[in-house]
Amino acid sequence: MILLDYRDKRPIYEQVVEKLEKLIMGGALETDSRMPSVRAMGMDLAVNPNTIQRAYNQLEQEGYLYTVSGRGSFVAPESEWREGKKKKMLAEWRLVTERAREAGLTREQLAGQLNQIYEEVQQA
Amino acid sequence: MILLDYRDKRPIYEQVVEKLEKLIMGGALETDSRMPSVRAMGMDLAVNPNTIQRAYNQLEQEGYLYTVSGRGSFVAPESEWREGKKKKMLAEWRLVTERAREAGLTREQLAGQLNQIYEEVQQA
DNA sequence: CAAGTGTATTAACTCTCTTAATACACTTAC
DNA sequence: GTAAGTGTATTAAGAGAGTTAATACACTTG
Repeated sequence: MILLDYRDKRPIYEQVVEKLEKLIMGGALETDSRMPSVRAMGMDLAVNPNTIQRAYNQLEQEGYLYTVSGRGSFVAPESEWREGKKKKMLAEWRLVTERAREAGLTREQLAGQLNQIYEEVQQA
Repeated sequence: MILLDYRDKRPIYEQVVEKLEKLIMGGALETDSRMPSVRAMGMDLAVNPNTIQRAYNQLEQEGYLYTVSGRGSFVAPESEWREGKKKKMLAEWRLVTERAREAGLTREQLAGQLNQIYEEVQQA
């Protein structure tokens, strides 16, 4: 299902999380379909099942998966993570923006940047 | 000149940096006045001079101090760090804003938050 | 040249994080 | 009900990055 990059210095569980996030966000995994068991994927990647569990736990916290003990982990519907992601992102954005204000950046400066960042996309 | 908090779990050099930043930003240290030598402050805080040097180096990178080898470290004028701080902050803000856009937050949403954050200050 | 200053290099230490080993608990199929 | 599958919890080992200290070097000034 996924492939590890051994040149990548990040921890294994983090790579697993990232790759599965992308698969789920890209719609490659059907909602409510069962994920490989922690043991199966552990075997597949030659890694301890706990490492996979850690990845699954994080994905569950972020709303990408849901788990039923004894049965398995399943792909959550998009509604579960889309909003959570926005909310988390907005909170972070607010903190940085407050710090930007404290550093002396004006509302006009930031508003200008904001327009610029969103216009770049429309052009592309 | 400063006092360490042993309950603070952060590294010593980071505490020193933070406290000196506040002193300089608050105008408590006169521009171009000499800072205590790394040895003197090391003695004062019962810490290795290298630890103080590390703090001074970071403060120098941020523009709060300037150093003359063999003579000492001195308080930099406000013009040295004020702009650098803004520039750094703006770069960080742009990154977070781009990620916010990717997460699905609209320009209108962020613009609204922006106004809110800046209005809170005017009221106070 | 002596006593002060910052600087560079190296090593020890600590501490957090990651991963694995292992045992436990639940669900399902037969 | 038992076996084979599933996730879960606990503990420990291992690795690695980061912090601090020891020490020697280089520059400035009187």
